[in-house]
Amino acid sequence: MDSTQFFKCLADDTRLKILMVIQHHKELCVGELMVVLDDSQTKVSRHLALLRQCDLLLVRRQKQWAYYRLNPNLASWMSQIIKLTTEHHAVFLDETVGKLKNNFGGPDGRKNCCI
Amino acid sequence: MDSTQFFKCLADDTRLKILMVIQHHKELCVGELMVVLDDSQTKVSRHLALLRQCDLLLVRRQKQWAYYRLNPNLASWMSQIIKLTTEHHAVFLDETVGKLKNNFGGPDGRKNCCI
DNA sequence: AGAGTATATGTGAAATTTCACATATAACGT
DNA sequence: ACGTTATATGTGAAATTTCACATATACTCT
Repeated sequence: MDSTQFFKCLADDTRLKILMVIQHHKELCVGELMVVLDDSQTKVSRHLALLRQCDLLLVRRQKQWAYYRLNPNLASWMSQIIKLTTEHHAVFLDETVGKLKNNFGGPDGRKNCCI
Repeated sequence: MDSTQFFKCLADDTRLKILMVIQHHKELCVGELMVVLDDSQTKVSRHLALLRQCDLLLVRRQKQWAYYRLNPNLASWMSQIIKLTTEHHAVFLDETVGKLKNNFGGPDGRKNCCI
């Protein structure tokens, strides 16, 4: 992937949030991303597919869920940029912790996908 | 400017090169950028206008020339990203030195704009 | 004043991106 | 087997971006 392509991946609100949230939480499934971003399944899946095709994300499928994580073999300057950007959005990312807890973490632990 | 807007600025081949070349050479005028990028005046000017409107670049007009430089007051994470990206493209940037010399630096010093 | 050079911008066509709706696939629980 | 849940993708419309051509502005030189 060339540099321009890389920045095109970051140049969309949904995709940028996806990358930052995944960088922050390590690994998330589509349902969690929908909640965190407050977006439709179709929209989230579509952008995930693009990030996967560009090798920024990897999927791990388990049961009926698809767990996305950053590709650990990303060029180092690219991961540095994702890291820098994520650090700059600490406030947004802190909010996502609450959203995940409210929707997936009942008193008896997570009620859905992400174990 | 929001983060997505910032990345949109970098998500175009011409604009990304403009930013890297200016980061490398500190300050360049439109004619020099046309030579380095091998692109039309219209195209270069158009992208420069966009980068100016987004506050990534500042212009200094002197005589008939317009000298562009990075905005020194850019958010630090943004300048870090531009710097990182520029460093990653060292080969491309080294080539630009020769292009500038061939076109603007005769034996009697620079023959055109940039003094 | 008139010709030439450097840069900026109006405008519409072409290319690209984004989105929503419908549908497909796969795994699950009963 | 059937209904439900989680995720993916085909498709066309709408929005956005990019570009080229023409033109405008400003400055220089003679």
